[in-house]
This record gives sequence, structure tokens and C-alpha cells, in this order.
Amino acid sequence: MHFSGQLDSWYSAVMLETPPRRDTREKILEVAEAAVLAKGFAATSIEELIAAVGITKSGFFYHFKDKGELAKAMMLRYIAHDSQLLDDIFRRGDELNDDPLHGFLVGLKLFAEMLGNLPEAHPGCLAASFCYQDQLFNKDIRELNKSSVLAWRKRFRERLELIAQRYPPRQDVDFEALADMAASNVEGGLILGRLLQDVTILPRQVLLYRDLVKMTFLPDPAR
Amino acid sequence: MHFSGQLDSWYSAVMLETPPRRDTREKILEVAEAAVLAKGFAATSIEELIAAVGITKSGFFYHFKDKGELAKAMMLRYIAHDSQLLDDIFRRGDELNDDPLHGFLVGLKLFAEMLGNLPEAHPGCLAASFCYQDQLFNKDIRELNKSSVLAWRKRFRERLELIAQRYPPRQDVDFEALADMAASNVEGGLILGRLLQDVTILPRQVLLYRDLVKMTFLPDPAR
DNA sequence: TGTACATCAGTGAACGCGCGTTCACTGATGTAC
DNA sequence: TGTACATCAGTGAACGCGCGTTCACTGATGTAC
Repeated sequence: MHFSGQLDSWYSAVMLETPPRRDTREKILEVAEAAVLAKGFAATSIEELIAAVGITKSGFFYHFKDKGELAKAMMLRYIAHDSQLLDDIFRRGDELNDDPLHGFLVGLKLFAEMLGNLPEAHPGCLAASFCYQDQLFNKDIRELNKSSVLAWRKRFRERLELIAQRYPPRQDVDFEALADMAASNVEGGLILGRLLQDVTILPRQVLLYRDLVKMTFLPDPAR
Repeated sequence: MHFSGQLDSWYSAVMLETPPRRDTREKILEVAEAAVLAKGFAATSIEELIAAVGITKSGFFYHFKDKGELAKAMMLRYIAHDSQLLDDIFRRGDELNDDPLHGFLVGLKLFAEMLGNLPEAHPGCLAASFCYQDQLFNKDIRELNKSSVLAWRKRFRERLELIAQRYPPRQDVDFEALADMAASNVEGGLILGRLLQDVTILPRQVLLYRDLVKMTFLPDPAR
């Protein structure tokens, strides 16, 4: 998951070697993401986007041949930002600690911290938004969205298996489910955080997930 | 969370002492829920609802003064079904076991089982759907939605505190977060299940949550 | 028991507005020779 | 160095369709006396 707005200038410097003339397109995508997370895709009109960006409707259609192509571009952008963000956070976790378990636990702590300091009032996940409107989109976009979840699964599953080599866990751990819970937990935390308008919920959920991972691989010292 | 379609005849017998002439209204709400979970509220047209139910547009406006009132009625219906479902499941868990922890664990197992046997291909949660479109709704509806999450929090928090009296947990457990995780975990599991089109994801997430609760209160016998 | 009236659960036709999309056009910048 | 042409990044006006909403009306059932 990436969280709109946050670190965007950093991203555009690192990820996109964007020729300056694509600024408008990027701006459309940025505004569109915020609008879609607030009202959904169908209720987000091209009219409001161009008003916010300051171009005409025809200008919009120069960049996207139709509204569906906007959706696809939004998803692609979101996925790229998302994976970049996770790479970055967990790389830093590993830099601080070269044991796979403890590096992961540090990464999760950094992750929780970052989620607690998001500048937006109500962060959200575009994948979740799209999944509750998926009849609006073509197979292309649905596949993209699916792949974004599978990327999370792969990322966390590989890490968990690496950890399991050094810390043989209790019997019968469902690694796939535990890997999926990383994404699931963030999705759920975002929803609760939005509904209750409480930004502390999401980071605390991530820390609970961290506890679960810890308890799964480490004997509890308190017992 | 309630899951549209499932057990509906049972519900309408138990919960609603519905005079038969309100059948049409109920049918509209039922059809609307499925449509909204598939495409979102804005993209769900009154036209398609009346086509599915078999009335005219004016018939619709006899039951709901405008589209916003439909949304509110959907939310109310959803919340009622939802709490009824949870009451039922966890009451049965406690009937099978009068220890608060083990009754809860049985309830969670029953819950996971039920979620694995839902008749729908892609179950979803109306609260989650609405929260990603909340700019469409008035404060009334947003408050309703908020209250539905608070009901989950209260329900699970009370249970966890009851358990803690008999099973003093490790230090520093965030009970509120652990209570919220019940809802969060279901929300996340629903999203992943939808995105990957895999109905096993949700029940497995619930069982992982069950593991977390168990490990929090019970010393691990394997260690 | 019959009649008058009220309510319930709708029908049918019309409305205006906003939306996504199209099309012919344009002025500034880049490239070939 | 100048000229011809191509591409980029848009503009402006018009379109038709579908949507939510309104309004006057109706036939069947329920209730009062």
C-alpha cells in the first residue's frame, strides 16, 4: 500500500525519470487518487479533476483515451509507489539488524511508525477501493489489482520462510495466511481508522501483527 | 459483518416481524446490497434495482424519498443483520463451553467455519464499501457506520476483559487493538479474498486471529 | 350489511442536469535538410 | 542559418444518453359508522 501525497516528491525523484512535460498527467493521477479514495471511482468526475488541475476536458482526453485508462494508470502508479515504499522500509529494517527475524521486526516497527505519521487525515488503499467497485473495471485492471496482492504475499511469505529456517516455529503454522495477514491487517486497519477517524488504529494493528510474528517464532521470555 | 443472502429467510423470520406488504422494500434492499458490493453506491442506479425487483421507478420512490434514504436503510439493515449474526455465533460458542476463553475460541472457530461456507462467490462488507465512498453520504449515515465498528469493539473488548480476569495475560497487551482486530481482520480477509477470488483466505485469517488470542492468554503447551 | 372515505402500494410520463466522449482546430516546441 | 514539417499538449463547442427526482393519478385493501 502506498499512501497518497506522502513522500511524493521523493518518489518522483527516485522512481520516475519524468520529463517535465508529463507533470500534468501526474497531477491528474494524484488528484484522482485522492478523489477516488474519498468518493469512489464512479462518483469521481472528469470535470472535477480538470477543475482541480486547471486544464480543459479535452486536455484530459489527450492524456487518457477514456476513463478506464485513467483507472488503469492509477492502479499502475499505485502499485509502483507501494512496492517502492515496502522495499525501502524493510531494507532499512535489515540494515539495522542482519538477523532475518529481528530485521523483519524492526521493519514492522518502522512501518507502524510511518503509518502513524501519515500527513493525510484519512489514508486509504486504492486496491481496497477498487475491489469494492470491481464491476466497473475491465479484466486488465482486476488482474493488476490481483497481482498487487500477490506481490505482498510473495514478499512476506519469502521473509517468513527465511525466518523459519533459523527459528523453527511451532507445528502447523499457516505461512501463507500469516504472509497474507500483513496486507489484510493493513487493509482492515485502514478501514477501521477511517470509520472511527482515529489515526492510531492502523499503527497499533501493525504492532499487533508484529506481536503475532514474534510469538510465532520466538519462545515467550515471560513464561 | 453480515453476508448478503445467507440465512436471510431465517433472519426475516426471527428478526423482523414484517407485515407481508413490506416485502418489496426488503427486496429492494437485498438487491441493492448485492449491487453496491459489486460496483459501489454511485454506480448502482435506481433503474437497475427496479428492473431486478420488478416495479417502476415511482414505486421505488414510494419506499424511499431519495437515494440517500436507500443508503441509510441499507446501513440499518446491515447493522441489524450483522449484530444478530455475531450474537448467534458467539452464544453458541458459549453454550458449548462455559469458560470465557474457550467459549470464545469455539465461537471463533464457528465463525471461521461459517465464513468458509458462505454461498456467495465474493462476500463483502457494506461498512467497508461505504467507508471508501463516504463523501457520498450524509453525517447520519457516517455516524451509523461508525457505531457499527464501535459495536464490534465493545463486544470483543468486553469479552477479552472477561477472559483476562481468569487468564492474566502477559504484560502490556493492547486490549483495544486486539478487540478491533476482530473486525479489522475480517475486513482485510474479505478484501484479499475478493481480490484473489479465494474463499479460503477469510476463514484462515480468522483462525490466525484465534491463534493470536490463544497465545495471548494461554501459555504455549509446546514450549 | 352497505356505503364513504382513507391508506397502501404503487403507475406513467415528463423534467433538467451532468456526465463521458468526439471532433475540428491551435500555438509552442523539436527535428531534418 | 533558414525553412518545412511533425509532434506535443493542449482548447472550445457540441453531442446524446442516463440518471435522480417530481407530479398527477389509480386500483386494491382496510376502517368507521
